[in-house]
Amino acid sequence: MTKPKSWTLKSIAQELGVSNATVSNAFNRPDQLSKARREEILAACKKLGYFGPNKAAQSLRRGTFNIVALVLPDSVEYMVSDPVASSFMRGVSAVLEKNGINLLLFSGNNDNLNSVVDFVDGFICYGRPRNKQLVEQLKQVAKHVVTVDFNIGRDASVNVNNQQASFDIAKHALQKNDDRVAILGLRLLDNDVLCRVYEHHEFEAGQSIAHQRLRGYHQAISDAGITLGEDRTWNIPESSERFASIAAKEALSSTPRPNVLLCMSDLIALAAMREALKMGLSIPEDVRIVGFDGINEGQRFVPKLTTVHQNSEEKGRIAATLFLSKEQQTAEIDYQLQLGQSS
Amino acid sequence: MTKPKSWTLKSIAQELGVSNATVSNAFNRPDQLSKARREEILAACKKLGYFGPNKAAQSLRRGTFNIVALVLPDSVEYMVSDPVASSFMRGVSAVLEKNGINLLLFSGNNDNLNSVVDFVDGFICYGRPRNKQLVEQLKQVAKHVVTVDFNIGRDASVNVNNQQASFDIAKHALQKNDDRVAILGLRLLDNDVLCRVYEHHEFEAGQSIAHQRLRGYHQAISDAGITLGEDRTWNIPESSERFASIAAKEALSSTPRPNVLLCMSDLIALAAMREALKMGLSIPEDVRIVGFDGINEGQRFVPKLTTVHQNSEEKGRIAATLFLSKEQQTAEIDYQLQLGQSS
DNA sequence: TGTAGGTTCTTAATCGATTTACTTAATGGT
DNA sequence: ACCATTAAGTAAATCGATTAAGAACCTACA
Repeated sequence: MTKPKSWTLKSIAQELGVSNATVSNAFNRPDQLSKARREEILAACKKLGYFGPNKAAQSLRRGTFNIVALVLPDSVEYMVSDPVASSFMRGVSAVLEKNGINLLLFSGNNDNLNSVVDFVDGFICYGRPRNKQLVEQLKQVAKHVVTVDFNIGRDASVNVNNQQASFDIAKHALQKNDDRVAILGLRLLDNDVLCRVYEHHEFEAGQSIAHQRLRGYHQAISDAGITLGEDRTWNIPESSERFASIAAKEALSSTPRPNVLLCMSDLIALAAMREALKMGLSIPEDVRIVGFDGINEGQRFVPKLTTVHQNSEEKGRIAATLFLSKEQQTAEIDYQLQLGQSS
Repeated sequence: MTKPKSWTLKSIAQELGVSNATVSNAFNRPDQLSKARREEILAACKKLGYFGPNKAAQSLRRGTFNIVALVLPDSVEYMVSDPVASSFMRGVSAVLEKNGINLLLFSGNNDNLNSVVDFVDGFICYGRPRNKQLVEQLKQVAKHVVTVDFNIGRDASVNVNNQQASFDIAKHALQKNDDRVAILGLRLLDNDVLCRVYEHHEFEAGQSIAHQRLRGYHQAISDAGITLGEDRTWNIPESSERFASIAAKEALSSTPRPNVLLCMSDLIALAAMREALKMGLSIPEDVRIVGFDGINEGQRFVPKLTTVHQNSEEKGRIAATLFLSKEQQTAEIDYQLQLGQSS
């Protein structure tokens, strides 16, 4: 037989004068053939340069792929730039790597899961993806999915107790019952609009992270005996410096000028601090500011940011482990208040 | 016909009473059937919930995957932590995303390409992977590969003009023709040994990055009218602080004590600066030190490091573009001298 | 009317494997 | 010597698609 440029199970079997099945078994099911035969076959394959069954064909047949897709909230670009997201990814990859599973990056901007759904064992979805359609598709077509920091009512999810954490940080920030509070919210609304919200009854029932956090804030505020004005909430559509600065400036110039700013992310809090300092306010004397996330930059800033710290890498590890276990459950991860000089 | 839980091309075809091929053509080759038939089929598929041909099967048949593997120099963990590497990844992903191609992360620690080679259209390999076997495997089994910052003599590669850049930075460092120069080289030798090199004729012909840089240094040195002693070169097997410190200490204690240290990476240069300061030398008065890479830490160090800066994101974009074009060529990317106070 | 060409659709081979059901031979217990 | 097991290996269906080759029909032009 002439040697083909690249071997297949079939051509190898022909060459060795055994059946397809026997070669396949040599690689996958040692108990199905004699030890001698098996070693003979494996040795021959090595010599001929056949490196084992083609994985794509194998996967088609078996329906498993050893690949999991990490669905990002936004572009890959964004993911790599964001320190919190990066450490999450580090946690995920550490666990997967140990289990010999490959990681496929899937942008949250992408508009159909279809291009990968037939290629992967499932999805780990980090935060609500920017493209809304993806959520629906995940619900419908994903074989298996673990969501992180949000919920689609399927399989497993990993969350921090947002409401409790927000309650804690807000409680820490509030000191007197005549405090004037404003809230800089992240993605409170579905549409991508930067705005001041005058009406927020419906938020009380929402299940998104933002709504959970909002409830925590509200609870702490009312516990402190404060009444939150109807117009004290801003919605920021994405955690970017630009949007955050605008909202912060607005909030800090509003009447009555807030002396407590509850921010739903550290990036927002940092932008707010910069604006406040720029306006000549001192922190925390004139305005106390707290964030959420615990990114490094917050700890380097002067004054140091008071915030809720989550161990993102641990979160990644838990998400990956949960994925591999295929269990259906919701894991809750720890958080700590990280006290700085900003409140 | 009873509705199956998930449709396949075949079951759809049966349901609609047309052949396999016709359904396939409806999705892939509009010119092969009448417009009416096509629209009828697509509409029916939509209604029944068939989202198009299974990608895994399609890929097996076609031999293309719309996935490229990014081979990392080390673990995914490392990649995400390293700012230079992250921005490279950003560049790569931006281009691929625009072309609807997915990115698979492949750890440089992994020991066989085999687990993914059948799943991807090819590889972009960022730096020499930690696991040596991968290089051999890339040469042998990869359908298509673009290497970055190193060369395996296959397909395409992206490099900075190492020789020219090294020439420039060395020229900048050298001031008088009685300068005493030493070179801290990175991976000049194939074996992983930390050593002082007494004999380096063969280096002049080498094609590795290290050899290219070495030639640049040599040229600048001889242009300056200096004769480089045969024993003025150290080989450091990997860009780690520990090895670099040892070599730096050795070099700085050698006779005659060098007053110019040409380092092949910023990490090495930083380690050398720390050692020099520890020995009570002042920089640049007693010893001028230059690096290569342009990492952030070098810009924060006091004194600020003089080095060669490369635009990593651009490098990523070029690598991805080159990959997609399938051309066989070597792209050269820009660099700039970044002048600090260390020289 | 015969034939050449063009549409439209189908048949069947193929991509590279896994796995169930089956054949055959060998073993062992009584 | 007989029957029941077990071991070793094979044939063929299957995973879900693509595509070359060809059939059936229609048009048109000499």
